[in-house]
Amino acid sequence: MTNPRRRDAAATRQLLLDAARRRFAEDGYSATSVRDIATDAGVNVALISRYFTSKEGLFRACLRGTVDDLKQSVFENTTLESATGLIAEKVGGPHTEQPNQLLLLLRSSGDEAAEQIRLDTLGSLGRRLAVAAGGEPDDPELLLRAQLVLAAALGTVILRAARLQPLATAGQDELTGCFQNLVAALLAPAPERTAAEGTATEEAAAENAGPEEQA
Amino acid sequence: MTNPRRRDAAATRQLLLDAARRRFAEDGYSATSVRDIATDAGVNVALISRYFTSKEGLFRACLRGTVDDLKQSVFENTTLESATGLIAEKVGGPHTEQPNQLLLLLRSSGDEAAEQIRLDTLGSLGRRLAVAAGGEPDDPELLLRAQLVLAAALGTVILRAARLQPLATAGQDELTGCFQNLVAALLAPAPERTAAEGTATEEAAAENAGPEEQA
DNA sequence: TGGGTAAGTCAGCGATCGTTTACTTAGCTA
DNA sequence: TAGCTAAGTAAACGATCGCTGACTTACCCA
Repeated sequence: MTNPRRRDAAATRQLLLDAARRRFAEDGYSATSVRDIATDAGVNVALISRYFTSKEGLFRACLRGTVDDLKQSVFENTTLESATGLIAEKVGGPHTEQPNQLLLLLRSSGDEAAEQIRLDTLGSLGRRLAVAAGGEPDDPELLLRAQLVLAAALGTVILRAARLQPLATAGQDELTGCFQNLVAALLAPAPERTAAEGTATEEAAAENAGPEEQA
Repeated sequence: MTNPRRRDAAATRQLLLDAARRRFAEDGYSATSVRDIATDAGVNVALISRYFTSKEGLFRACLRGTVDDLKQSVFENTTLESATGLIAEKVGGPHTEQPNQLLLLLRSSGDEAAEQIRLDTLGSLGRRLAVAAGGEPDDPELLLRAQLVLAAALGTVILRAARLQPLATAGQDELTGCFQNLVAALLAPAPERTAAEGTATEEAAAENAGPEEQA
């Protein structure tokens, strides 16, 4: 066997990150105590303050981790088809290891910095989806529909986490089919969906000028 | 002016319920303290224990209130068209008074009884939607798609609560158009939705033949 | 092989949590 | 109008929260 060092700061840090991501995603920020996390990680509580300054710092570190993973995946899926597959995978893929990390994007800590990361990431994902649909990322109507696809995906994650049957145990392939229909209906490249709307969307577009995604 | 009784148990109870519903929906269960609620309501903290036994009891009372409101609305909208309108209204309607009460259905208190109310309500809403679509409430594939519509609605509520632009400030009529497309794609009475995809969806339907949960 | 330092432990701080108890007071009725 | 009861108040309980500072110990290198 590999003789693991009994004292390894990087490994301990990672243990804390893993435990925290699970707890924060599953139970939420304020329902999770630092002692819960430390116990799960099999590590002393004081090390959270040492490695992450504070509980908020630990949460931000968790958030940065999932955001990085997510941006990496998004970067590799630029077409509408592969993006749809990515969504179905992230939503319905096997999460035997950890609870679905998309949940972390919906957990609020009350910390302003973390909140900003959350919002920036969600905004970036929407724009990516709009681009994948063949449109411009600042077309407000298209962006709205892209965010609705995002909302459907995140809502599905939540309901699955709530163990709502049969959605909770639906397979990834079933979800893929549904999301293909959903994406086709909302983001179809051919604009045939002029069913029934008629009001202005202009003023909503202007105030969405936040920082952009970086690799 | 009307001279309101300075001591009115029913009115005070309602003040607490209103303040609690707002706080629980906005900030979540564990991030809200009973002192927050009592202060918002302009009422002494001890009255929460008196009228609702505990913080959990207060949360259950809030949940029952929104569930009753919701079931009332659902009862009056049995067709797929009116149900779609109801969804758009609940999701995008003016929530100047209170934060969107659908949020409460997604807030977990850790209390088992409250969790059961939550799950039962979500399950019931899905079945209602499946029936409105002209199907049977125990058809697992249809129920899955109905729950996906539900997921889209709830996800939208969450992203609007997170103030994601332009979704957060989109008008009800814009949302109505989107949700009409979405419902048409997922719950179209005529099963023509096997068209748009090239991947197989058939074997996915086969393994989902087991009997589902009870009404 | 001994010493320096990073890694980890331990106990406890002050604050806040939900809840309870003893008390005061307003309002209806006899 | 006297008095009883329900409505509301004030204070504090024990538990738990996030966090800190002093301490111990394992590991690496000279």
